[in-house]
Order: sequence, then structure tokens, then C-alpha cells
Amino acid sequence: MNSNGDGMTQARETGTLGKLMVLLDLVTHADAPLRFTDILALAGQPRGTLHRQLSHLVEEGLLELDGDGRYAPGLRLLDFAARSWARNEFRMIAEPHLADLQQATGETVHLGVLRGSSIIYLDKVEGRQPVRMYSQIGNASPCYCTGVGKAALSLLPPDSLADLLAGLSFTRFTASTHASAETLLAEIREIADQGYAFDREEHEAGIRCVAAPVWSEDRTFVGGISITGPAYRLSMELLREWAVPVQLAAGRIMEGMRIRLGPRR
Amino acid sequence: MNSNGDGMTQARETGTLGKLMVLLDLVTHADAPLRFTDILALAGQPRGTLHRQLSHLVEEGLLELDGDGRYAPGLRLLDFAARSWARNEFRMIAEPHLADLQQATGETVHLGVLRGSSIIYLDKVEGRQPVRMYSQIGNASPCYCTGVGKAALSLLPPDSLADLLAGLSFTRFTASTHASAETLLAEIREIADQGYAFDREEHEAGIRCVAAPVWSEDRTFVGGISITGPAYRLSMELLREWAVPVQLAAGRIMEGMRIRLGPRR
DNA sequence: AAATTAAGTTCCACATAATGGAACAAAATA
DNA sequence: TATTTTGTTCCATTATGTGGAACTTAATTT
Repeated sequence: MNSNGDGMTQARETGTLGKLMVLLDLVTHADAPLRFTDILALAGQPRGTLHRQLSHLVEEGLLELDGDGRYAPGLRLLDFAARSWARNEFRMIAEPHLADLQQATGETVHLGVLRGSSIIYLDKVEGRQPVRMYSQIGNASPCYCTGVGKAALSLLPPDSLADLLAGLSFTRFTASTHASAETLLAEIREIADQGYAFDREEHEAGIRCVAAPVWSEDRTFVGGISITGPAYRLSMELLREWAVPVQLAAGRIMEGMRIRLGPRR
Repeated sequence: MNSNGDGMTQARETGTLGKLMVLLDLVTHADAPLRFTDILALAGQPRGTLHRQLSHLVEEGLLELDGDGRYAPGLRLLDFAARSWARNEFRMIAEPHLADLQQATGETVHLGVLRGSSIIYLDKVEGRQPVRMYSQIGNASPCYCTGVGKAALSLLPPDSLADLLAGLSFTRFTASTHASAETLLAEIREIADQGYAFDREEHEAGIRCVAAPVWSEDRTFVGGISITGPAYRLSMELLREWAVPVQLAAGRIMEGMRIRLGPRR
């Protein structure tokens, strides 16, 4: 049904909602609150149309309009997200195992899941310091330059993987960020073999990690967990040692899911 | 179209979006993932209509449909929320002052803002323990039984307050929860006079707090900050002492907003 | 296993809600 | 004050959502 011969254009067919979500994306991705005219330029909608669309979003609390006529993301989004997070089964099951892994290594542990071509971080367990909470949780990061991302990709069947890779555009965050689908694919094959992935300062200079893939049987969750830290403290040798505990923790999480969700899927 | 008996009911007129948001509310407020039929019963929509609406929400990542046909809140909500939170000016300005207050008292400090008749918690600074992040942040709590909520209400002009009170339905969480608009209004007047509010175990048994109101000049933010803790540790005398530092911190936050946002609104 | 019921999905004539051009109002700038 | 920019409202047109019914699939019962 999806004439996917050439391009990637699986144009969202969600009608009114789709158009509004594009606007919401625009506003939430902006670095600073946008004025009406800014959005007008970006969205390419007629003035009247845009005005009504924004009004609806504001009325629903998805956007907020301040006294200077600037649009910012609405706080109702926080309420939705709090529930989404609190009830997430994957996260709930993983929680104790993340804590164990943090205890064992003393470094920061992440849980992430693949959505589209992004990794969305579901949880983070840090060492001592009071956590700056949304600093990572909820953030969407590229799959091609994060440990969790590459671990997740190694779980995909070849055709899904190919589709996903074809749609990627590679931003070079550091000198070691993958710049093409070819080199990435090669590494993913390797990861699939060995069962764990590294991030060698590919997303952020000076930050390394080891990650292991985690998935649910129904493939609702395809993601991974990782141990992350500064390169000066986490040598590649150390990371290679930690591959084992990370894989063990991943295994325990999957076992937890199997029990929790039952065998019937 | 809208048989609006009295006239006050400004029933959401956001058309398609409004209907979809009702569904999103339904699913995110449910205790467990809902099946199609469950939602059908709750939403009172025709089957065909509901099916398409849910499909659109799923396609946009606002809902997720697992292998068993159960709908859960979508993870895209997390991404939106992370941005909403990260860029929130009120929160950014308040952050250091919350930390100071936490240091000074050793107890948990909250920042909340009034949206509709709910308080949405924007930040939380706890003592030692690693923070369970979404545990409070983003959560919407009733305004009539929280310190921050009552502090916020004390900022409203009489007519807005009256409107809001008229729309409230009082759930008794504990023995000391306000059960009527009359007693609540009396306390709010008192709070407006003295400039701080208490929560005397009104939302959760064994939990008390002192709160002070905070607002921005353009009234985009009407909320408050609070120090919260267990009743056995926080006597009412102690809370009365802390009213001063809480008010001072609130004052510093407002000063910060004035500087940051400029005088031109 | 076949029959029966329930659950979920697709279809299409119809009604509603979104569209967008233009006119209007309000600020900002000259 | 005149002029431009920015934001808001209006309404005939049209695209989109609606909902009843037919259909398919899965679960339950006989």
C-alpha cells in the first residue's frame, strides 16, 4: 500500500491534527518563544488559518501566549507527560535494574527507547548530585550517535533498518560521529553480533558509554540501557569490562517484562 | 448548536482538536491501558469515528497501541514536555532560589503554577536522595488543598476567584481538606492578608507545608513556592517561622522575573 | 470443530468544521 | 499625523470529520 519506491514521503495523513502537530513541533523546537509573524513565515499557512490554529492550541493549553504575543510550549504538556511517564511499564520494570547498575558502577545509567529515528530517554539514574530532571528524561536524541540508539538499531529486522537508515540525515556532533549510513550499518552488524554497543564520544565530546539492547516480545519497546560518563574516567578497557554487567541488567529487564506482561503476546 | 442554558459555560470550541484532547485526557487519566471498547464506552462516540480519532492520535505518537490492542499515553508527549520544561522562564529564574531555600531548611521545596483550577508543579528540589523525577513535576494537583494552590488563589482578583470557586468540586482527601467554597474563601482572604499559606495535611495525611505566592507582572504565571515535609518533623510553629524565608525567596524570584522579562509589559 | 457472539476495521453519503482571501483593527514606525 | 507592520475577525467555499451500516477477525460457547 505504501508506494515507497523512491522517496521517504510517507506524508502524515492525520488531517487537522497533523497540521496542528506541525505547529506544536515548530514552537517547541524553537530556541526562543516565537511571535505570530515568525510562525507565519515558518509554517507557510495563510494568516487567518494560522491564527485560528494557534488559538485552538492555546485554548487547549498546548501552547501559551504571553503578554508580548509570544508563543511558548504549554504546561498542559507537562501534565500529559507526567502520566505517560508514571504509567510506562517498560520504565517501571527497568527501574530497579537501573539502580543496581548505577550502584555497581557509580556512573550514570540511562534507559531509552526508539521512536521513529530518535531515542527517547525514559529514565536516568545518577550518582550523588541532585538530578536536574528533565535534563535528559524525555529528550529525543539521534539514534545514530548514541549507545542506546545503536543498540536499538541492532534489534531491527534488515528491511526496517534499511528504511530507517535511508531516512536519516547525519549531523556531525563531534569528529567521531558517523557521517554515512554505510559506516553506521557496518557498526550495527558488529553490535548485533557481540550484543553491546559503544558511544565513543560520538554525540558529545568527552562523553563515552556502553549500551546493551532491550526489547519486548511484541516489539512495542525497542531500546536499550547504557552506562555513561566522562572519557577521562571511562577508558575503553573499562567500558569493555562493563559490557557484561550491562548485558546482564538488560537480560533481567527483559525477563521482568516477560513475567509482567505474560507469555500471551 | 450549543444549547447553553445559562450562558457562562464557555464550552471548549476547539472543534476537532478539542474532541481529540478529550480522548487524550481519557487515556492518560486511566489507571491502566484501555482497550478500544473501554474507550468507546467512556467517550460516547460512534465506533467508526472513535476508531479514526484514535488512529490519528496513534499515528502522531500521542497515544501508543500495544500488541494486545491497549491504548497508552504516547512517548512523544515526553519529548514535548521536556522542551516545555527546559525553556520555561519562570522555572529557570526560580531554580537557584529554590535550591537556596532547600539548603536553608533541609526540606523539599516545590514550585507550582496555576493552570485552570489545578496547580502544575514545575520543579522540586529534594534533599539527599536521588530524585524520582516525574514523581511530582508535571503533576496536576487541586488548588484548594495545596499550599501553593491556596497561595496562588490569593493572588486572583475577586471576580476571577469567584468564577474559579464556582467551578470547583471538592474531593475530601483527608479530614482537614476544605469541603466548601465558603471555608476556602475565608482562608484565602486570610492568606491574601498575611502573604503566606499553610497546608495542614489537607492533601495527604501527615504532610504539611508553608507556601508563598509568586506572580509575574503580566499574570502569565500565578503560582507559588512551598516547603513541604512530614508533620512529625514540621510543627506548625516551625512552619510559621519558615513563612519568612519562603516569602523572601518568593520576593527574589519576582525580582528576577522583573529584571529578566524587562519593564515593558 | 462448527456455531455464535463479541471486538475491531473499513466504507461512503452527508454534515460539520477548516480554509483562505479580504476587510478590519491595533501597534509600531516614520 | 501618515504610513507601515502586525494581529484579528468575517464569511462563502471546500476539505475534512462524521456515523450508520456492512464487513472481517478474534474469542467464546455449544
